[in-house]
Amino acid sequence: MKSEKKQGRPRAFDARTVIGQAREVFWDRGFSAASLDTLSAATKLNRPSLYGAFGDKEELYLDALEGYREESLDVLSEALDPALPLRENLARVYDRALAIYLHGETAARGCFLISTATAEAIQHARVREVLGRSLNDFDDAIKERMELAVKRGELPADADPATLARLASAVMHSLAVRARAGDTRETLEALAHSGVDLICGRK
Amino acid sequence: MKSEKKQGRPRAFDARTVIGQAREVFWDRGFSAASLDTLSAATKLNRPSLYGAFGDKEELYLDALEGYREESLDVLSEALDPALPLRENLARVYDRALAIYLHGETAARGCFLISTATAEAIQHARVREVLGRSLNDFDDAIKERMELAVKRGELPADADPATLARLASAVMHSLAVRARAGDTRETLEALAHSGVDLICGRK
DNA sequence: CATATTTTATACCGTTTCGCATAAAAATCT
DNA sequence: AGATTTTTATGCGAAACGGTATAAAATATG
Repeated sequence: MKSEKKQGRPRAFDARTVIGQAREVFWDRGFSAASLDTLSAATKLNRPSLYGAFGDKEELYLDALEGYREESLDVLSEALDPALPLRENLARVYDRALAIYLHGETAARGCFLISTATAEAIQHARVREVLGRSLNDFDDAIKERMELAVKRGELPADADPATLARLASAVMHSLAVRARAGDTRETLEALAHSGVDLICGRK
Repeated sequence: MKSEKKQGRPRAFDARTVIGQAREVFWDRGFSAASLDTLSAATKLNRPSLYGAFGDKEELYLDALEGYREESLDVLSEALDPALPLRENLARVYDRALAIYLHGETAARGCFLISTATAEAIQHARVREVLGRSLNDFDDAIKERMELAVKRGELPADADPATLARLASAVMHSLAVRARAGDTRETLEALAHSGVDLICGRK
């Protein structure tokens, strides 16, 4: 079924690639300020092609958000490899986050979700939904590792994994905001380091 | 000089009030999605009046950001009253923050700066500047109180006030983002509470 | 009261916006 | 090969956009 070739003229583009290119535009400008002209130029797709494949601008943006959420969860769970000590896990989480937040031609871009979806979250319920769900997913991924840490004795037996996870996420949220505001890598790394100390207990 | 009545037709509005009304619009929609029609309606000012008094849309937005920054600093330093114990100070900071973040007809509005200025920070350097400066000011205000706490013995002598202040701010940033994402007051209060515990030491 | 000055109101201008109609192009199916 | 189906390209169109020209209204000054 799925592998059968579709009738008609084949697409000259890969949908995931296009969503990724659109994401770059949204990341730099935000949803509202990103025009279809700019998106069309960045993806090298004419507007009718964009509409045919993804629907309107909001749906394309939602696709970009979903893609980011999924990729971020992958990065997160890779960083949380239970074979490593918890302290190292957290350090890796922040390290991977900073790699994303400080990447791009615009040195300081921050987190795609936090920097662009928050602005639209009031007016666009579906954006708010993705934002909320993503934050929860990140919390949950960290919580799982925290639960393991309690079982293993890496954390005190009375530590609450869910609470610690949300605090760990809080540091990540702050990294995201501060990166967008133009903080230097050194400053951000210092915050990350102190966050690890605070949550895992000072070494 | 200043109190001399200006020649010509007097203004029928108070500039600070108008900036406040404009802020409500920007807060809900973000900078880019806020149209001059909407701003004009919300302030009950015709467009030429807006332009005469504040310049273009970006300058009006910058005025709104500055006003928010100043008011927030006032709220912050009031919450950090050194007559109270540090733990109570921090709890008040988060309490006041949540009062702002959860206020408004749109239940979950978050922080004006973090929710709207981050989106524009890449394309508009002046917005990024205000955002960065505001975050620094908040950090500094908390740092001052932390320094006092170290002197007083509320915190260990080897605690670093600047670091602790930025971690305290991190929790606030997370509250801001999560409020905008639609988290309930209970959830946010729990995060605030655990943040106080973590930074001041569990009671 | 006449003049100067500033604010307000109406209306408009050129541009950009999003989205689509139309038709050509490129593939599969019969 | 011809019919069918889907994607691409060009270009349009109505609406909304930010911003301003113009003139009336309201005050201070002389």
